[in-house]
Amino acid sequence: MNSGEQVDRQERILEAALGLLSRHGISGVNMRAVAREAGVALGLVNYYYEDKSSLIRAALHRIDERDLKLVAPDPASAPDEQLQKALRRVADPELLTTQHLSLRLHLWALAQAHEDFALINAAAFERYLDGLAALIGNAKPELSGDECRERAADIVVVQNGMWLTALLGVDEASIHRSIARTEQIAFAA
Amino acid sequence: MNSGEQVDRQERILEAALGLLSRHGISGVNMRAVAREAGVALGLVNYYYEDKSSLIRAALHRIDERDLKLVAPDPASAPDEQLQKALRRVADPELLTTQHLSLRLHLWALAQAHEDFALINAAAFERYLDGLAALIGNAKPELSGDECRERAADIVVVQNGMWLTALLGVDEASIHRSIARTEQIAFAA
DNA sequence: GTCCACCTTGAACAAGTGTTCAAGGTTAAA
DNA sequence: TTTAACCTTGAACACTTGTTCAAGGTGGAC
Repeated sequence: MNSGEQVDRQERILEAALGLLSRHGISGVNMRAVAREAGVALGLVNYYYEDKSSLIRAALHRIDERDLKLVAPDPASAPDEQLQKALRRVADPELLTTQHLSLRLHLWALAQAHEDFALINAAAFERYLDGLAALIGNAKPELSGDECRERAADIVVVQNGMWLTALLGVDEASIHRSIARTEQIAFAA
Repeated sequence: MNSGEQVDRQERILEAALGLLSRHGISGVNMRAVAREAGVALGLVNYYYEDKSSLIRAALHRIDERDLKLVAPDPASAPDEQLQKALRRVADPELLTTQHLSLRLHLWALAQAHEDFALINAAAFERYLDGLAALIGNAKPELSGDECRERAADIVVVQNGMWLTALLGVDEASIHRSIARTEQIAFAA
């Protein structure tokens, strides 16, 4: 344990898996490549992650966490400011990177192919929807819970579209118009 | 050559690859599984498709073709009817099946991971955008070409979101509200 | 120092991968 | 029937994969 770069090899292994997944897809994530990318021996990957599927499950959880932060309540701001920030965060340069979008895409694809990943993904999706609906509810207290969820669902459709389309390289202007559209849905009278 | 089921083994191989891809993702598409699914010998897959990647490229082209048909001009209808039909076709039960959506998703993921697939995909995306813009131009001749493409881009964002979100199992009502949103964008004054 | 629990290594194994190819089958024209 | 072009087969190949495991390292408690 010295330079600070060396520590927490488990974290580096997970990070390596995330990097490989985003760059080369699931077929690029094999134990040897992960070990190489993390700079550790092959056996260590199986030491920290019992299975290959445990490793991928950990990656999935990591991404789901990151996405959930987008709709986390922020006590420092007023309700409608919170909602607006949350909606605009989706186009943050930090999140709209190929790395993150690509990860999301590959994880969606994985969830389509494997039941257990699908369950994790669906649960995270549900929590995201709840978080967004709650933000809407705070910003517009006159709406019923069902109306909030309805708007949240509609917004998520557009947001998912933005994420996906950003990957395909559609122009930035269209992304910003879509952001405006989500705000319109959220704040509609 | 007899029963009609037996013929065109090349087509059956491609169909088998598509089925496997949609159900199990790219890691489920291996030459042996494709051969088994198609009911042919292993060697025949490599006879008709030089490579595994040729096979996948063929699958990609097949799906791109299918999507392009959505915005194909239909001389039998009036321009704005054509546009409306095209926009509503996206939620057709035939297309909104898990099989087709799942295929699209896996192909997007593949395109993210492999440069050559990305090029094919990007070209098809461009053609889809052009097709949609043309339909809009016909229905609303007062719009400039740039305005048409702008609306087409915005619509595609929502459509991609619908496709993706439909896979995650969001409620059907939200899908239909999103369809309405695309019509609103298209026909806005 | 001695211990002990933990971390780290890479060789080894069995199973699966894409691809090749010699062998044989089928079809229709000559 | 002979011929030739095409189709179809599955064994065999070299290579990659996930997983296991004996061996050794490390750091702190005693």
